[in-house]
Formats: sequence, structure tokens, C-alpha cells
Amino acid sequence: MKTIKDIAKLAGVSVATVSKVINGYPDIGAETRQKVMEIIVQEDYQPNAIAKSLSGKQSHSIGLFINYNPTPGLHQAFFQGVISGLEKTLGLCGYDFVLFADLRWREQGNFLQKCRTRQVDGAVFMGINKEEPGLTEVLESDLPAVFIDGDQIGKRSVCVVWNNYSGVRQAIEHFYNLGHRKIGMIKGYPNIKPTIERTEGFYQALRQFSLTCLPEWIVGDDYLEASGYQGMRQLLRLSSRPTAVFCQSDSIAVGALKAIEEAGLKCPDDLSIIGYDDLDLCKYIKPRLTTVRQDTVLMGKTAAKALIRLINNPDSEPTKSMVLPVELVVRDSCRKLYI
Amino acid sequence: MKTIKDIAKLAGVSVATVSKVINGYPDIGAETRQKVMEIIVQEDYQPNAIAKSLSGKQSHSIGLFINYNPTPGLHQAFFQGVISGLEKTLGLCGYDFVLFADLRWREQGNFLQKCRTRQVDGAVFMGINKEEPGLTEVLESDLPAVFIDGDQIGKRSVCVVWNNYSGVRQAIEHFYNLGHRKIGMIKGYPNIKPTIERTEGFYQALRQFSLTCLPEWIVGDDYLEASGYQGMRQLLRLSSRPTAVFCQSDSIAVGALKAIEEAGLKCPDDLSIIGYDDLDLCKYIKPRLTTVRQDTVLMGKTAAKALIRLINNPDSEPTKSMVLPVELVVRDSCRKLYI
DNA sequence: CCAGTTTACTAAACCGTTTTAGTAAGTGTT
DNA sequence: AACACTTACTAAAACGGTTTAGTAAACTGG
Repeated sequence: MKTIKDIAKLAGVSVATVSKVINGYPDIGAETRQKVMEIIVQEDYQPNAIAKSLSGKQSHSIGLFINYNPTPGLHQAFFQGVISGLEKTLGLCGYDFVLFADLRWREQGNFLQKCRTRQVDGAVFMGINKEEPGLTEVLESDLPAVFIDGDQIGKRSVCVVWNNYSGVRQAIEHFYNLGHRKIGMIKGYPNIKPTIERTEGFYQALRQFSLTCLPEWIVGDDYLEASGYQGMRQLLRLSSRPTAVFCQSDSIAVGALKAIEEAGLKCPDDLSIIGYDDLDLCKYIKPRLTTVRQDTVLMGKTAAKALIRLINNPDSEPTKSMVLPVELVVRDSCRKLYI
Repeated sequence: MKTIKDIAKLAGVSVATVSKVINGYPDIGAETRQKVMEIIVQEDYQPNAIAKSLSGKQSHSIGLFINYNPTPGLHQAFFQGVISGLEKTLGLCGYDFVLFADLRWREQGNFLQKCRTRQVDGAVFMGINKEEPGLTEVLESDLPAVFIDGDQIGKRSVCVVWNNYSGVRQAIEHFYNLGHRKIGMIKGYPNIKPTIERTEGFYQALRQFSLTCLPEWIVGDDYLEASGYQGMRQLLRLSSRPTAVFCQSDSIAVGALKAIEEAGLKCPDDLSIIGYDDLDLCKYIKPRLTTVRQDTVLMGKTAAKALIRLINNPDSEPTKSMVLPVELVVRDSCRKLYI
């Protein structure tokens, strides 16, 4: 591997001069600059990023903490899209990622330590629980950080979230426009952000459309298929049942569809269903599932931009939270109701 | 951030002594060691990985090149599982990953440069095409590398692949045991490894079971749903058609199922289908799809182990290629044929 | 023509480690 | 008591860059 010394020797100048040429310092003569550049190109020289990090302050790398077994409510395909979005935007700016795998951070939650030790310029957290120990240190530090779909706010950290309220409202509005007035809901795992917000959003939307809803129309306590199945069975047993059911995840909706079929009923003829997440399978099951899509790539790109802003403006007050729009994808699981 | 100097000062020894304590050198007295360790714990000191990399040879990081738009034949969920497997095994050994996002490697294909510049101890390539420029440099270098589902072989590099032959054989055997003797195939995108091997495996398996197959029973030229749909329509138009069709991907199978249904036929009653990949949706479509599962997490773990071996035994002859078993997952898309 | 300024460069310190070579004190041998 | 050996430590160079302070040479103005 060629070093800056080799280049300096070949160009007949000092290493300082080479460094200045590379970093665009003004106090270098035109011919010298020219000469050095030629050698750099000719030798295919690239500065050692490690040495650069140690010497300078910037490492041009971003720490990535991913919990692949997150709190329920995050689906599988989630990470892929976000990473891809992060990569596109941060890659353009010359950043690489340090994906922290070393298990020590999981056991001890020493996120900040890991970041310092690898000297990353910023960090992205995905699927990291709010209560995770070690997170406060990050929030109190001056490390630029962004939390994906989180609600942490710190000195130099922001979070990027989806607008759950809007997602639910669009779903309810769709039901409403189709003539549905009796709307139920199968909820996900309690006490976590998506559940809380989607539930709250549900009530808000009902109010907006002046609808009421019987307490027994709200069931469910997990994001999994099984919970959707159980929830729908409960609903079907009711004497006065809703004509449309909003499911807080697609998995729930899949379970619900199973229960509907098992009861000898048909979706959307007997019951309209909307899911949440827009998993791949929504297009393939029958009926094709109407659902709320969250743009994961956009999430990644937005997070990246926020992070770059935090890194480049060390003393600006950070925007605390960025809310992304979501979109209802209409397919075949809802029918028009003629009242 | 605490440095080794701080610790040395606090302990009243030289930095060399602290370094030796940390790295377990023998020429340190028991009391000194004890004292230094106490201070390290008390101060929660962790050595700077960057400085360590620059000084020593090992950086305890692994380069990761991921092409999210790979040649057709790799499905979405693929990467997630492999990364998770890599993470588990390499994380245990104290490695972190450097995920190369900086677009310069894509445009110029300078994989090796990127690795040298970040001083990674090894590299993993996923979805990287065999013809990619810059790959030869890697293969000729002494950089430990492993190619996921590839067929590159280099000085210090191995590849980890799935046994396509076995996968197809299991599928055909399943058909055979159910009584099928007329078996067709819908192929994927031509001239890439999975297609070549699955096609070859198909003929091998037919020979093994002494079956013959009309040329017009082999159709298809892409891994996508649309291709499966078209392929199946072709097959259904034949006067003498197969009773079972092996699809080289699940997407193909989904398209095929659509064509079957559209023709007023039913799977598995009129036609048995087997897919390949075990996508999530196989469990949710109707009929639930019998398919070949490739264990992505196992792939990641195996790759990790191979890489660690390459790193730790710099002069051992590397095993050139590691073949992983695959497994037929039997669901509802094949029927027993009474002859 | 000389003091002051500008230009274009370099030497050397520094970043936080590891590692080699060196050394002083203690131990054992004769 | 003189010698070699061992033990337990340290100074300093090295890794490959950046950056500060300094310095000759060239240029400027009065």
C-alpha cells in the first residue's frame, strides 16, 4: 500500500505539501499542485482512512446499531429499505458505515463507548428500545445521532418517525367513504409507540367523522398473525359486529382473514379489512390487502439528511423530530357499502 | 474520552506498561497488573480502536460489500438473514463490520482499495457479479474474502454456496414419490449460476428417477412473477402437458398459480407446483406453496467461520468452496397421483 | 535599497496505540 | 565479590496521516 511518504518522495516535496494538495489548502503553488496531483493519479494513491481518522477529527463513517429482534411492531423488510436509503444518501457524501456487531454493545449497552472507540462521526439507531440502558449517555453526549421510528430526543439527536395518525386517518376515511359506519380495530402489542399512536389516531379519526364505536369492537394485544386470528374470532362472536375492521399490522390482518374464512364468511363481501405495513405478501394473498404503506427508503434518506445536518452544523439547534407521510394502498379487501 | 496516557498517569506507570497489561504480556508484575486493571475498570477505559488499527495490524473489522440490486435470482429477504448470521458469529469474536456505502466503490469497483483504506481484516461480498471490474485484484491479493453464493476463487478467498442440485433433486423426488412422472420446469434468468445449476440439477434428477421430459415442458426466462405467469400459460396450452411443474423461484410459482387459476384449473388438484426460496408469502398464499428453503442465517454463520479461519491461518490452503444443504418444505401445492 | 509583506514551502508535533530495544534492580552461581 | 541471568519496567520509534509554527525567497512600496 502506497503512503503519503511515497508520494512525497516521488514528487520531491514534503509530506505536508502532499497533504495540503489533497485537502485543497491555498498555500500551494500551481505547478507543485499539478505535479503532486499527477503522481497521486499515476500511483493510484488513496489516503489511509484509519490514519486520517486518528489524526483529524472526522472519520467519515457512521455508526449503525441495529436490533434485529426489536419490540414487536417492526416488520422484517423494514431494515433493508432503511439501510438502502441511508446508504444512498450518506454514500453520496463519502460516508461508510460501521455496523456494530460486537456483542459487547448489546450486553452492556455501551453505545457511546463503541462510537468513540471507532470514532464515528454520527450514529443511527434502529429497533433500539427507549429503555435500553446506555441510551441516556448518547442523548446527553454531543454525538450526532438519529433514531429511526423512535421517540428519543437528546442534545444532538433527532428522531425520524412515520405519521401514524395520518395513516390511521386515511384508513378510516377510506372505510367512511365506502359507507362504513361501524368500524372495529385489532390492536398490536400494548404500550409501544406504534400501538399507542395508531390507537389514539383511530379514536381521533372516529371523532373527525362523527362515528362511535362499541368498546367490544376493539380487541387484540399483539402484532402477530395468531393475535389477529383470535381477535377476529372474538369480533365474529359479537351479536352486533362492525362492518369494517382496521388491523394495526398486516400480520394481524392475515390472521383476521383466516378467521373470517374459517367462519364461512368472505372478505370483503361480509367484512372489510385494512392492514398496516404493506408487506410483500399483501399483493399475493386473496383478497389482495388494502393497507398503509410506510416508505422505508424515504425514511433512510431522511434520517441520513438529518444526520448530515447535525454533523455539519455542530452548534445549530437540531430539529427534534421529523414526521414522514404514509400512504394508503387500496387493493381488494374493502367493499362499498350501500346504506 | 480517556486515553492510555490518562490511565498510565493515574496508575503511576508508563503507557507501555498499560498496553502490556491490556494485551496480556508476561513481563508485568502481579501488583502492577492488579493496580492498572483496577484503574482501567474504575475509569471505564476502552482503547481507541482506530489507534489500535493504525498501530497494530488487525482492525477487528470486516468489510461488507452489498449490492442491493443484484443479478436476478436473489430474493429480497436474502441479505437480512445472511447479515444476521454474519453478525452473530463475527460479533462473538469481537468484530464489527464496515459497510461500504461510499459510492466510489461501485463506480470504480475498487474493492481492494476500500479495504486497504479502512484496514479491514477481511471482506464479505454479497450480490456482487462475477464480472464486476476490480474483483480480480481482490482475488489475487492476500485479503481474506468470502463470496456469498458466488463462484469466485482466489488466493485467500472462498465462496459459500447452496446445493442447488440437492434442492432440485428433493423437489423432483417429492413429485416422484407422489406418483408424478410427467414433470415440467419454469426456468429463471438464463446464464447465471442458480439457473444453470437448477436446470442441470433438474436433468440429473430426471435421469436418476429414469424419467423423460418433453422439450416443450421447459419454459421461462426470468425469476419474476410475470415470467411464471407466461410460462404456465404456455404449458397449459400444450396438448400433452406435465402433471407437475418445478419453478426455479417462488415468484415464478406465484405467477404460475395465477395462470392456473385463470385457466379455470386448480392447484394442486389439476397441477402440482413446487417453488424455490421459501419466501414469507409461501405460507400465506393459497394453496400454501411447497418450496425449497435456503437457510440464510446458516449461510451467514458459515461464511463468518470461513472468514475467521482465513484470517487466523494466514498460510493454510483455503477450502475453496463450501456447499450448504437446502431443505424441501412440504406444504399444500402438490397432490398425490394415483396411477 | 531596505523594511515589510506575501507566497510557497517544510519541520516537527500530534492523534492513541503497539512493540522493540534498552536498563536498572534483584537473584543465583562460583 | 564479580559475573551472568532473570524480572519488571520504560523510552522511543512506528503506524499514516493533519496541522501549526516557522522560514527562506520573492515581491512590494516609499
